[in-house]
Amino acid sequence: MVFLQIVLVIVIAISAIRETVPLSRTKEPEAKITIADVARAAGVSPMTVSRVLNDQGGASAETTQRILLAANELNYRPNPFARGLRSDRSRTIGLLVPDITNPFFPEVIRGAEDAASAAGYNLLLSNVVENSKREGELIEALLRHRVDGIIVCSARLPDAALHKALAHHRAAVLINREAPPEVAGTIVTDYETGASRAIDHLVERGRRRIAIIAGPRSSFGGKSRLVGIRKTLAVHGLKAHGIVYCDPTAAIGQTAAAQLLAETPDIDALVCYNDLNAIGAMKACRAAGISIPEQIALIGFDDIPAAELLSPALTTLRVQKREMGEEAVRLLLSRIATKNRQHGIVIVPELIVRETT
Amino acid sequence: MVFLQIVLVIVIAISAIRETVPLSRTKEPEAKITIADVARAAGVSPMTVSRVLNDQGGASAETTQRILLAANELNYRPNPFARGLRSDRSRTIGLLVPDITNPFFPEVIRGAEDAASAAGYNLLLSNVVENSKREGELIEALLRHRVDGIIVCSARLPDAALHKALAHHRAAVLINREAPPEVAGTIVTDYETGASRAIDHLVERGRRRIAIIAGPRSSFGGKSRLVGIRKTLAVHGLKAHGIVYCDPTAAIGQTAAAQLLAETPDIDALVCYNDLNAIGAMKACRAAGISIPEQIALIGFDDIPAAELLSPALTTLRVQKREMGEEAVRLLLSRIATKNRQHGIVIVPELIVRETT
DNA sequence: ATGAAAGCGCTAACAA
DNA sequence: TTGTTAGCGCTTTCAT
Repeated sequence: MVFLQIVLVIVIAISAIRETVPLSRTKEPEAKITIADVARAAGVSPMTVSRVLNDQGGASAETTQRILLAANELNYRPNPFARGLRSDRSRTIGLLVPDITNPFFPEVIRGAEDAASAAGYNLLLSNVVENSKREGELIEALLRHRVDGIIVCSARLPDAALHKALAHHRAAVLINREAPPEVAGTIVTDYETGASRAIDHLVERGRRRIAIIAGPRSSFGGKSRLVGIRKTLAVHGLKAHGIVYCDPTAAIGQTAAAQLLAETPDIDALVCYNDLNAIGAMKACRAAGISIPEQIALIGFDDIPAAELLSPALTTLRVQKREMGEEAVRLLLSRIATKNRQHGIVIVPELIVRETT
Repeated sequence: MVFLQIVLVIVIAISAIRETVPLSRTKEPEAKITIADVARAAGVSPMTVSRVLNDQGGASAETTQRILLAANELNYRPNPFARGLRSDRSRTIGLLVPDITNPFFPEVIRGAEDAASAAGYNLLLSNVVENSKREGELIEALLRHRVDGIIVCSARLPDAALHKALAHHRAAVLINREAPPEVAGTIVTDYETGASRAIDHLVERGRRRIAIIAGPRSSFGGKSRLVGIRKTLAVHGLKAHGIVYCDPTAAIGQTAAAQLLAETPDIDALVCYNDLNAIGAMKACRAAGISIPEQIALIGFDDIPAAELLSPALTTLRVQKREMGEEAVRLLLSRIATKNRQHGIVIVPELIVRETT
């Protein structure tokens, strides 16, 4: 705020007009149309209106028409509070992401939003800010809001705590985290296979001294990547040439890469937890006068939009972010409806070879 | 979906366990604690509990303690539907952004989220996808959800339509768009001054043949930038050396820049509507073998995180995105409460000189 | 400082 | 196919 005051010119116009009128509106039109008004206008009972508007059938084509017309004419908007109070359903889905500022998640959100609105649901977004304690609180907060179900991206909470937090919810889906079917449906990326492909690719390109920026220790996906990396390295008779854990941001990635470069200066390739880390690593290399890909090859995960805009453009393992969001919502809705107990969808990332390898 | 089926391995495990149990839970604990339960436990009437929980005063310190304790013990969660139904307030704010995929907006959202949750409000996010018709629909949709107020980022709707759509809402705040005080509070960036600074900077650097990627025609901010650009160009005895309108994305920016480069190959500077456009322009220049900043200087707007990660790092006009979100929420809440009729906050962007100029 | 009664707008359950 | 009755859980209003 201090900063604000320095940088900004703040113009505040306070007009004391109509000070006494609370919650005044420019116009206060269609006062409050209730289902009773519609019923009256259509000459039926409120119940019939309710049935028609929720298309539960059981109304003649003619009355249906009359009701729809009346509702439209009166510009009727069903009151979600009344509906929720009675039916105990909010038609709202909670979506938890670790950091909306990470370009990975807006894509997931977009997908989720599309699928949700197509099904007549709303999305209540919550941003964890990479803090596993807050994660639990936010899952709890969504409960207070009576969401019908919850989707959690990249949960960082330990299993026990996570399962307990989810247990109170009507339905849950986890993105990039495993869980037993009773606890949650899952949409997971097969990072192990992805990481394996990354290593194969690097070895194919002649790299042998491969170091790893491994992301957050608590990341489920980070662990899978490591498993894949180590296995595949072993297949080629190699070992990791250095490893460092860090937050999944560009700034922290830069620090991590600098550290790695200092500790093991002879590395010829760097596998990064995500593209953001890779971008940071790129900066660190540039700062150290190391050329990419000549001296060090670089590979990321996610394929965020920035990846192909960089120069050199970043080789990475693409994850279908939008589709993950869509599928998560579909899976959740199906779990809410208990139509079936679908459990999991596994997505294998695709290697996108660009200029950093 | 076809793509999904090709690229992904989809494993769906359907377990038919407990098929008959609808909406089953792992555990179904604290059934449904209502205010009456708390009242009973504390030995008071529901009304007193309500008053204490909404800290409306009028309860002895002792009873207050007893009630708070009981509520906590029982893990009481007020039912927002009942509350909303009675009070006609949702404690929810609608936030409309044109494109969550544009890195500008996640920052605004973060700010808004922080301010909202600090005030005990929730954010209902809606993504317009750069489509002014949908904008109107979404403003209407938020009305259905009984949000207490609405914040609209970069509205693209014409004045009349926008004002009409907002009129039904209890309170509204516009980000980067002007409106009369009765219609909405405003948080606007002074793009005119910002653009002026951009031109001064370029001229100072010896550039004379300046072209413009002007963003969407319907953008309010785009128009202000143009005013500032033209005025300042005139001050220096110059004129725009080419101009093209386009969507505010990197991909479209690239096309636009390519077009500009073809039409007026002798330009020595390019002012872009936003950083995304500038990133696209950078790609176009690279593709055309034009070096930045030697042959063409490049300047953007926003200072999205990617700007400084590019190489060359992008010179740009920084906007305080986070603060905009925070201030928007504060302004909105104050308008909801009718505490005062604050109107507008103007933010002047700051020139960040990096390597593209 | 506290409580009783009423009702917000809708839909579940039961008639007809 | 349609209607009646009741009540979801809270807060507003009015009383004490």
